[in-house]
Amino acid sequence: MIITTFNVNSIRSRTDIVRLLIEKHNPEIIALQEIKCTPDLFPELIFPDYKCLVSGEKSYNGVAICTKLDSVHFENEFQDSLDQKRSLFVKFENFTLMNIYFPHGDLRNNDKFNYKLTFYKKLLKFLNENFTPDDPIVMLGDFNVALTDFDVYDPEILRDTIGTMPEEREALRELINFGLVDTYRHVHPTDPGFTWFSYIGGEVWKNNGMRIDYILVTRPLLDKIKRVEVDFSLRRRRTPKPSDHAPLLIEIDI
Amino acid sequence: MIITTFNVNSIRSRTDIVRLLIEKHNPEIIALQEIKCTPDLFPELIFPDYKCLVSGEKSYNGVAICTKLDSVHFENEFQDSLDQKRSLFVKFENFTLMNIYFPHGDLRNNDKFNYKLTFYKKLLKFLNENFTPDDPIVMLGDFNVALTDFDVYDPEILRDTIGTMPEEREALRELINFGLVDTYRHVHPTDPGFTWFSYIGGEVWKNNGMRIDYILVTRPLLDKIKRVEVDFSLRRRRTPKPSDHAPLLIEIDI
DNA sequence: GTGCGAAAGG
DNA sequence: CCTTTCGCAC
Repeated sequence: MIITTFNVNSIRSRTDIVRLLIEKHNPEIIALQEIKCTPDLFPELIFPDYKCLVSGEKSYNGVAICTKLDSVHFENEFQDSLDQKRSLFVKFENFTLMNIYFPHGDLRNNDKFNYKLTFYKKLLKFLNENFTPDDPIVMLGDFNVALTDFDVYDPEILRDTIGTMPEEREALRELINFGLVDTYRHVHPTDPGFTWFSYIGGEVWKNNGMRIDYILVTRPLLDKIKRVEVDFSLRRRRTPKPSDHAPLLIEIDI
Repeated sequence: MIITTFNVNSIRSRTDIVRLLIEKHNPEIIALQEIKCTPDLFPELIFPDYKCLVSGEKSYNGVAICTKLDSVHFENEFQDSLDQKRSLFVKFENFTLMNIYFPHGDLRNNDKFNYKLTFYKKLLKFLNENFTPDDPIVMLGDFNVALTDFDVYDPEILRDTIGTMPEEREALRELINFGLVDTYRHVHPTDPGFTWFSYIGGEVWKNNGMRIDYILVTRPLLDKIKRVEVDFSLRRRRTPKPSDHAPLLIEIDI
């Protein structure tokens, strides 16, 4: 089974690149972030073979899970505690999928920065109260944090910028310490695996990026992983218009 | 020689349809209205074989003349009396070309309505003071008036709407009475020859339009006309994105 | 319906 | 740089 996570930066302006993603990888599950629309405006037409679960608001945020698998049902408790549409948890037969768009944050001494850290804490609390590390969980999405200096193209240039600050990294580290494995880094200890490149200045052509999108799994799922990869080809192009994020894929036999 | 007039509704968002116009008719002169940009943003690249004279402002209005003919020079006196970029007069060797984007107007008891009528009067005054009906003049553009009830698809539905009001028609009639001939109607007394179709409701597919673009000439040029036609094919399509106006063409041996 | 542009978010 | 929304114009 192939699962992909992709921050689309508006699903309505990214229909062509998503069609390409489907055509190329034919994933069983597509988890999208930043769809930037309400469910009624979600372009289901581009997912003819999928069932789409959409949690979106106007203009900002919004997540969706499009899947070929049947008999799914929602977990809404965590999302219900939020004032923004940022998460969608689905229980499949053999595992729970958590699709999350973590807050962007901004810099320190800013309400948005505190909101981001609080978000991480709230999610960890929810995990501790409702799951154990022995449960089969796939948590993926845009975490808006580069875990270590190796996960950014230039730690000096990016020191103390959004996604690299110690407080943010600590928040992500604590979440992982619940009992999750960073699958891309697990499989690729030496490939940077950047998933985001600023639109400004053609950074993608110089591979000047950050690894801020992740697929995390609990240990029971670890030995089922066949492949984890970033599809740079869907970022490194001019047409169809790319998102600023590249899709991250996992092949896993659950 | 082929001369065309075309309200492009933004030249920057209409590069493909203009390229098609050139490819299809290869006109010696292209007169554009509503280019909606300043000269520095005018896409000269799509006119490799033409010299472009551009009179434009930001966002609104703006006219241009692109021509393969040499040794032209401007007449700016009329335009200089305006607060909006709506006209471009060029003296060619054997005739004067006047490219005009007349005000849209809006309904009665509106400043814009009065501005439109005043514009017509001012232009007529300028003509009387600087030209005679014996001078070779080609006046073309978007006049924003349908001269008679025959020039609209349904006079009842459109009674007292913009472009059909008696005051507007009288203003255009008086301008014509300077000594100009409505070439399309002269050549096609029984074809409606609509040049504008609302984007709303797919009116173009029902031929529900108005004839508000004209090529007028003084009598000395009348017997040189070979052909006058509206190219509906550049309006009646989905790609490249059409303007709401269709180009109007004249073949004339000046 | 379609265009522009300004402002906010990323 | 790129997206969304909004107001305005036609």
